[in-house]
Amino acid sequence: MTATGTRAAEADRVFAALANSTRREVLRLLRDGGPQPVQALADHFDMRRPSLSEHLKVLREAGLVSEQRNGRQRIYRLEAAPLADVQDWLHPYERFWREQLTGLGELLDRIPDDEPS
Amino acid sequence: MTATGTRAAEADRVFAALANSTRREVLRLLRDGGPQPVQALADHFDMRRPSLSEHLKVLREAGLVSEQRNGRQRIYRLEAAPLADVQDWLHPYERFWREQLTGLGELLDRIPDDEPS
DNA sequence: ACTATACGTAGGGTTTTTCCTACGCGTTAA
DNA sequence: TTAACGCGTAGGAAAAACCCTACGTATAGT
Repeated sequence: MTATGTRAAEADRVFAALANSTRREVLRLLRDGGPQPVQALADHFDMRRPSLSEHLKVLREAGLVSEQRNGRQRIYRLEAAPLADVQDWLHPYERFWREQLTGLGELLDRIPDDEPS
Repeated sequence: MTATGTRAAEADRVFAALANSTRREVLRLLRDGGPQPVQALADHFDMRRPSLSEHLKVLREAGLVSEQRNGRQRIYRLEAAPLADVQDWLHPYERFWREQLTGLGELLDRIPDDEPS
């Protein structure tokens, strides 16, 4: 946990930040293109630059990007630590999608309490 | 992809569904307690039952739960396939948090274009 | 047939999200 | 110093999220 809020509120912010295709695309651009100033990112979107600035703010407050000032530019950089937290959160569910992919889950779930004959 | 919308819209729905602690707790209850009717889930929350029903609707539309009618009950079951998609989405970012945990990322990022001497 | 139970939906209020235009602030260039 | 550039913020409109209290529908029990 960083500074602000509870653990659940942090997860809220990270998932909410990811729940928007523009913001996911920003993360991809930073991942594939490295740290970039705002205008370079904005060029990829059909959206006014101030709106993208607000998306960057959401990503910043989720800890998914950081900014570094360079003259009059602000270089944004991917910060992947919250994504590692997402993967940790996913982990206890992993056996479920493996079961369901093999069709084993449905079988087990249809036998609620008693043993198979 | 299921039936409705684009791939990005699907990801929107999944991440948005996860961006709420009540809904994440529902998933945990289904994971740890197995398939359950609505009232059994509702007992864990300080919230009216109709509100929880709406949360279940959000989870259903994200494909994260399914319902199976049993008399006048509706048994909700965890559907983990969308979570597998989330893990797939995370995968290209994995090297970033590994780099950043070792402090290697910062070093590399400070050398923008030219080769190291 | 009547009542109770289990659940969803309708409608409404409040807050948040997401876009916009206008503007302010700091930095670089002329 | 004046102008242009890069970026954030303020304020506002439209839509969505999230909670509530009614209410409707279907099944189960008496």
